[in-house]
Amino acid sequence: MDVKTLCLGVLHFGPASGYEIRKQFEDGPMSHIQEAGFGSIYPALRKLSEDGLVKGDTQHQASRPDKTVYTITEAGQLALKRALMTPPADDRFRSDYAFQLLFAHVLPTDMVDHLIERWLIWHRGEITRLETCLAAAQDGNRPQTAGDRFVIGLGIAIYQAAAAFMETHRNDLIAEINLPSTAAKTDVAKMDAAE
Amino acid sequence: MDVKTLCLGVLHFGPASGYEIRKQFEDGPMSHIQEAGFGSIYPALRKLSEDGLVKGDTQHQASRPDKTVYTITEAGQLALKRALMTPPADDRFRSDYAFQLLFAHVLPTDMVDHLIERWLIWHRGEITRLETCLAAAQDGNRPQTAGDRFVIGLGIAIYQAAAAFMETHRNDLIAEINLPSTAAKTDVAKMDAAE
DNA sequence: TTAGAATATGTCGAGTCGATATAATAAGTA
DNA sequence: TACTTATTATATCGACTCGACATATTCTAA
Repeated sequence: MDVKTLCLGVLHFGPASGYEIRKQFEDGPMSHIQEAGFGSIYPALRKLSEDGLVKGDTQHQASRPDKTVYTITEAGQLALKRALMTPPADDRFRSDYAFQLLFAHVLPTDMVDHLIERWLIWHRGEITRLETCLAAAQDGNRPQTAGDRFVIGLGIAIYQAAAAFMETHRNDLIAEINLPSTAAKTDVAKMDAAE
Repeated sequence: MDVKTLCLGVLHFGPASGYEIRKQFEDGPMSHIQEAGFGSIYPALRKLSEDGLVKGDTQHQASRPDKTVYTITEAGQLALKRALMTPPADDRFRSDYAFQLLFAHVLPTDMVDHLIERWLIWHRGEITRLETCLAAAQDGNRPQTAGDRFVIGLGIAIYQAAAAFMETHRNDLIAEINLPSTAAKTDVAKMDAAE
């Protein structure tokens, strides 16, 4: 799913400027499943405009910078629908927290504990953010759809499961890296032998 | 977390060729949290080699293409540790399935149902894959660490929660998009639709 | 009043992804 | 046996994406 399609998706619900589209990806109901920055959005809008899938209208505002409000065209709606019909790519999850924890046996114990703590805090923040989003029933000019409720609900369920796992297993991990048993013993023995 | 650091992370557990590193990201215990393709790995290894963080050794094999096996150096271990100490970026989740479902009210009902079905199948596949990974206790030359168990267990918990949510809410979504009038989620509308 | 957040658009380099090329052999199938 | 696909192995290339920075104005709060 490229940024052009994502922009069409946002514009499906109503006209918006590049800046407003960006905000949608930061705060809106799709913020936890897709992302795009300015560096992708503005070129995408230019290309969409060239292809006649959106129509830009520059508005001069008093006491605000000029803004170009984009509206999706008939051809754009068709292109969006075509994109929505194609089989989606597999989900992709990227976590630097998880990557760092793979090396918990190498890191200081208090750093591992602190890492999990911050990860938990981030998860709790996301949960409250999504709960607010779900309770809003309306986001700006965009009314909440059945899909919104499903996807936001799914996000909350996932984050809650992740937080629950961390809360119940963080002490197990800390204990494991502190008591060098079975698997860890061999590594220690090798290091001792090397000395 | 750039690909150079990810490669150092793989090589921390033992020497490997670019091809073998790629396989780690496809099948190994970090496949569900980080990814990298050939187009990123080979340039990364070249740069790491130039910087003295890894050492490449070209091996001529009978009845197989030559391969260059990379080994992490002392400087590389230090660079990895430094990267593991820096505060991690926030998790990033990308789902085209979820994006498409945001537009469930626009798509044919059977397509939405089919979409959720395929998404569920993918989740169940990931769960069995991770469970196999967890039961393996050893992946090639790499012994399973406490961090591995934590991260794989977390992945399983997340996928199970996602699958459970879909199973219990898929019919709600289908029912909601079949109700024709947007504002009428009342009992009257339900009775009218049933008749 | 002075700093900073918000509104608004854009550029640029570094990095990443996916497809493709090449090339040998092993394994499975008609 | 002949054909096809998969596996091992490395590499390039264009298109795309990301994050940081540049620019400028106004509203808000310490």
